[in-house]
Amino acid sequence: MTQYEVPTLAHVAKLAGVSENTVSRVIRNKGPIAEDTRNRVVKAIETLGYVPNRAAGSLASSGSLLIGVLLPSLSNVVFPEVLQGIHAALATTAYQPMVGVTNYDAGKEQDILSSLLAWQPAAIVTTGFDHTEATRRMLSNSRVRVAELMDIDAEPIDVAVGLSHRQAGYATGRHLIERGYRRIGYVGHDWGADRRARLRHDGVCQALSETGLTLRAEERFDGPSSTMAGRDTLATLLARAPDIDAVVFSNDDMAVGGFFHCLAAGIVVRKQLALFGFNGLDIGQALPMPLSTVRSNRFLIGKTAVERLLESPTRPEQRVVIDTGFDIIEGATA
Amino acid sequence: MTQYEVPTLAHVAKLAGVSENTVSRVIRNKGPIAEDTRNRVVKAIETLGYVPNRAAGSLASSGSLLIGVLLPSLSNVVFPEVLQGIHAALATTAYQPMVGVTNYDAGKEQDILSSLLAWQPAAIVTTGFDHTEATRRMLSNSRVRVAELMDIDAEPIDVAVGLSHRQAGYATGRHLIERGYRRIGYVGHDWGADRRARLRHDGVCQALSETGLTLRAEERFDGPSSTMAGRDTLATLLARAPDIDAVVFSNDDMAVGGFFHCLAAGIVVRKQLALFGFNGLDIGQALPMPLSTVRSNRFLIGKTAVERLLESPTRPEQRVVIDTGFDIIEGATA
DNA sequence: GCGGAATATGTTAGCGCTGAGATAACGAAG
DNA sequence: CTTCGTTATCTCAGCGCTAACATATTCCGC
Repeated sequence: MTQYEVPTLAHVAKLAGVSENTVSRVIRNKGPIAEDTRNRVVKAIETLGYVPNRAAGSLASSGSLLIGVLLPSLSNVVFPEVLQGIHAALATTAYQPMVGVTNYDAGKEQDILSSLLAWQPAAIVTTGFDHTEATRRMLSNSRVRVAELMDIDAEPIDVAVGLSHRQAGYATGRHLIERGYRRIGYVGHDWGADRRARLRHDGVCQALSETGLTLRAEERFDGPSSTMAGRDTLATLLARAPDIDAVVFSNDDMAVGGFFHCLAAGIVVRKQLALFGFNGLDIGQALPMPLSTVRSNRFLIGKTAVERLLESPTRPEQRVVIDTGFDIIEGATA
Repeated sequence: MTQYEVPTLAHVAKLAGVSENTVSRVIRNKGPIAEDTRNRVVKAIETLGYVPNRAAGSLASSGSLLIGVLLPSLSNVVFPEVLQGIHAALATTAYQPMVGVTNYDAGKEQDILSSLLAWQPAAIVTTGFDHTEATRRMLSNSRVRVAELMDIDAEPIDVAVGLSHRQAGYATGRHLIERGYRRIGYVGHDWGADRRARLRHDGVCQALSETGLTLRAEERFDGPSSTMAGRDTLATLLARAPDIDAVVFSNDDMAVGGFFHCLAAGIVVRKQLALFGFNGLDIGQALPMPLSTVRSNRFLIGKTAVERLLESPTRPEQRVVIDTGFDIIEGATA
């Protein structure tokens, strides 16, 4: 609890017998420094336990080593994974992420964005394309680079990194059709909040309709996705449409819940009812029968976005779209 | 991409026809302001789209509305949930969290801590009690309040918020003993990184030894916990000790994996082999048989810690320990 | 109608750092 | 030796804001 005076550049400078600016240059590895001077300065920093004040640095240089990150939620595993990717890309740099959680609310996103911008971040990483007009304006008018993650089915502000959810849905539909399933149902969650789930759904429908099929039945849980929701919603769907032979779930959480329902209800998975998810989560692959699903590369999305943003110190001349792709995981449930 | 001059306090002041200081006071709701003046200032802020520069504010007031957060990992669901609690508590305030991920490495924690401190945060939230000497020194010497989360089995720097993992383990042991299980095994993960898993393990052993029992067999996966690890490690354990009647897992992820192993291997859960987890994750409760486990209140831990930290602007006189408790979830697997 | 609260606003000096330019010290080249 | 280019360092203003204090202005009670 000792209240000691926090050392500043001035203290270090005095102790090392150089000017403040020299210390500053040593710290930032900028400009030529004599080996001898550098050593003296480094030693002084260590003896004083000096830690630079970023607020001052940021003010003086009108810039910061901060990356603002806006995520819709932390309860969906997917976003912590993206965040991991971001942290991984940042780990070797001096940048720090600053995370805000929007709860899928564009208005809240706008508020959080302006408090993030108040720290003069070097870049902003956000999710999807659903922004308020004001958000879009703030971003376009500012000097910060912007990455929009997860989705590449629309025009980005600067950089989009993700996959085409429409295509992923389409591939899902094709997969099921090729394996002979014809009476296909859909179990989803609230897509007011989740535009991407809807795109996948639409992709599935498109694949079906190209083969002259439509979704046999469809049930959506009114709330966020969860294992429990998947379990219950599949039960509801089957009550209404007992004759379906395959179900596409809005994601793996829901699909795993569906698998549990089948276990509990004595339905033989695949033989009686095929299950298909989205994301390729570990849990789905650890099931007694690995889940058939689509791998979205969340970690890679976060990592790639940050790497791309740090590549250049200015906003890109042209809009950049990076497709991190997806893979069908065959699994054993469809 | 318009490069317009970013408005500052001075611009707002000029437009509203008041001094900069008055604008500053309006923004911070500090000191008496005439209703009329306030309106003019607010209007000026809006027309200019002024966003205060926090770096400048922070420098001038030598403090910030930042909370530094140090988490060991984001891959374990537990920590995103803690983070959610932190965000929830912060949502109604002007504070922003700034998150660092240490990968269970005390040295890395130290590095990240010093870059967090460079932003003059109001408080630091960290995990557990495993810190380097330097970390401890930095924290005790600084003016920031510190909360150490998850664990209350040691002496905190300022505030500890969490549960007694030893007691949770003990309760687990008692639960199994009371239900007649006598040949108890343990499936764990790498506890070099996870001190708390070890405390729970020790608690279980203590309960057993009080009844004259010991762990019949014990197997630890050398790596982080995961569903797959739980599945495989239970298989290994059973190969070595087929006669056990119950298994305690280091956490729910592992236990769910164990459940899957039983499914695949045709072992009747509870009747032939009881399973017990830790954490009370949703996934465990969505299983066809809800998992018997201990609910740790991760969200509450994060939320409580931040609330407690924001209660007072200074470090507490005395060390504070807040027990967020735990509950045994009966479930159906033990 | 005057002293003294209470209320509302202005003035001023930094906070700790960085950027731009000035200065010094030293060889190499003419 | 002077001139010039390098290399290494210093000087100093100022980033945008806030704390502390100074200065009006208003409204009381007596």
